[in-house]
Amino acid sequence: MPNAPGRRRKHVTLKDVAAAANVSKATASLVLSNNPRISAATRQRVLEAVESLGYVYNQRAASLRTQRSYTIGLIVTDVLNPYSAELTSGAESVLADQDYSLVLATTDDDLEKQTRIIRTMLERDVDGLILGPVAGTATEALRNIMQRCSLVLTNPYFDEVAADCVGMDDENGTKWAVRRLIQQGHRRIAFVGGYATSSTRQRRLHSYRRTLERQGISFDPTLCIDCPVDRRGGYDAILQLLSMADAPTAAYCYSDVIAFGVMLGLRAAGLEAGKDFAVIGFDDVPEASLWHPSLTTVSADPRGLGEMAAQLMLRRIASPDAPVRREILPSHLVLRDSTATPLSLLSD
Amino acid sequence: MPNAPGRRRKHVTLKDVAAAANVSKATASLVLSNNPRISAATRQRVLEAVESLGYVYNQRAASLRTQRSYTIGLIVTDVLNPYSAELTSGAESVLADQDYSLVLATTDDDLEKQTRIIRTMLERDVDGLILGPVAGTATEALRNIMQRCSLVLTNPYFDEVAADCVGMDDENGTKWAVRRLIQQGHRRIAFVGGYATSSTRQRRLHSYRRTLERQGISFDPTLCIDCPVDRRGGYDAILQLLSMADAPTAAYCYSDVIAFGVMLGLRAAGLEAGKDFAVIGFDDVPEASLWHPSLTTVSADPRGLGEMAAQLMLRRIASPDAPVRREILPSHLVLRDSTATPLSLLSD
DNA sequence: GACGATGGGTAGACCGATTAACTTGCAGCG
DNA sequence: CGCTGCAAGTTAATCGGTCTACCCATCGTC
Repeated sequence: MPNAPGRRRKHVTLKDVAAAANVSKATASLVLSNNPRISAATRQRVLEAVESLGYVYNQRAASLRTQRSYTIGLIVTDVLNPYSAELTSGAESVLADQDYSLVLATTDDDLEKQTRIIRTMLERDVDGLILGPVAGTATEALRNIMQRCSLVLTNPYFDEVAADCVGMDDENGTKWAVRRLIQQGHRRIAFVGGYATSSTRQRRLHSYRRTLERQGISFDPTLCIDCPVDRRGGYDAILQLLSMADAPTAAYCYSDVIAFGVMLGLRAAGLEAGKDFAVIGFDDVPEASLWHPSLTTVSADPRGLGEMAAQLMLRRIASPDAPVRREILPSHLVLRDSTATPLSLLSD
Repeated sequence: MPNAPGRRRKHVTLKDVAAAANVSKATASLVLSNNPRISAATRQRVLEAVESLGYVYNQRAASLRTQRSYTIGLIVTDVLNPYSAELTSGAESVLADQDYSLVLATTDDDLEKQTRIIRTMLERDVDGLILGPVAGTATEALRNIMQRCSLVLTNPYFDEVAADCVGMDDENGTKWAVRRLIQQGHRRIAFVGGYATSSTRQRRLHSYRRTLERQGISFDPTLCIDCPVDRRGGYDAILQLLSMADAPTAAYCYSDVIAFGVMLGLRAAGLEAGKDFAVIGFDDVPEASLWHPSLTTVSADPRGLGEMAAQLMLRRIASPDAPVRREILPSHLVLRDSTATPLSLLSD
């Protein structure tokens, strides 16, 4: 059986290469790291040996010695969520450019699972961890990570921990969105979606509440629905809201995905977003502008956030003692058709 | 500076633990692997030392000896594509359950990038690689991978390579979709989307052509548009098609994402899918049923495909000499509203 | 009392690289 | 000539685990 499917062949190692090229292991190593101490002739011989033996560098073995694995862990809630997907994509592209590998894991917003994953990542000896901690994460756990590798949070609200972080401007984004709805005459404004435990959700919810109250509108908890961050979640939530005696006329959604679900639910209920009901999302994912009606949303560039997180990570690894950076990416409201019609013009 | 952000502390190693517990390194190692040779009393002492020193197991060091990294590489085209995202999610959940880590990388359908990534993965010494090879991938490259780790293809059409693989039933799925459109009276049926180089696209295109020709409809290459696999791609493509002198009345799309773009484009052109134009997608991603109108599509469960790929991988690793498996996941046509109206009833 | 078996533990080679420190040969130079 | 300096390599320790082979004490048994 010359080429059995999963057979793990004995590796060609640097020692083999060295032997074939008639040099020491050290010399072979120096050639591979482009060390100028080795003469062109020798270098040539070694490279030929590498080629003819089909040698593959073993980064894992090297990392044992160098204490650098060129591997970054990325922990997100759920890859299927476009926000996470965009973030992942951004981080991956920046890291891949610098020859770092990305180890991906998902928490499903579950603290216990997050704990397990962090442990695994540390055992895998990643150089750094990019993490959007689930609510309830102990600062102690984060400190513990920082003792072993670099840490970047994609959630800039763990003040007690001196870690780099990037985040959206949830407060202002929310404020502008809710204000807009109020200006259009809405008074019953729902807050839809997000996992109840999510700290990001809590922050937006808080800003939503404050904005309402500052405008003299009292906060009504029955208008705030938490749900999984997918279309189905938004769909179910809006149907529930519409069945209320005193149903809302507008919804500020935790994310665009939720908003899409809400708009689908509206349609199923015979309503149309932007005409009979106002909807605002958060994230400004690419389909927000393509959807029909196009979605008014808080633009927040999750891909840029992933890129920024990766860049902070690379910087941190390069200079471990640099001062902590907390980046809040600016957000702004993008007005589109899902809030086209002010309340005063809505058919009732 | 007691706790500087990126400081890489000296590790607590097994040797330290052993010293603290007054046993040898070997004994400590045996305790951690739950070897019954060690007495309860000693085990206890070691575990206490682990706890009190905050020891973290170093999988990387261990793997050097054991030749097992408990790491699987996953190479997809693009995480943002729901198909890839679903596949990734499925694979991740199965692998995480078995304490394998997932190293993720994207090719953007670029052969040269794929080559680089494969190299990096092999250097990282993954136990296995799950790969949907881009078109033009040399079988030699795949064989080379198989000499170093287990390989599972998410694209079952490399017959010359004896690798495990999973795939959708592109042929039959396409056949049913196209037949359906023909039955409804359509004669000008477009084939929309996918990267021109994609082998999956080529396969579907081929089946599309055969199905047409078997029904006596001649193949028209001007109706076949390739484009990036995102909504924008489908959007632009349909607008181009609609501007033709002899425009199509139906579109069979490379994927649901493309189909969504097509439907958005139709709407922008004042048409509605399922009423003025028939649209069929491929994948049956969750939002296909939520979209308005809901999308007729070839159901293909990309998440299940990811799970299956991971399972094949685990099996291969467990028994390297097991016979090769090629799984074709059945696909079937899910009829929904985007093809509700037969051509005979379409307004013209 | 000799022998084997067995339970509990240890020494040290090993995995595949990196790298500090050392060697050797040769050129330059006052 | 003797010394320095440099170029080109080599030796061997090291990273943090695993694992084979071995040791030693104790106990049962004929």
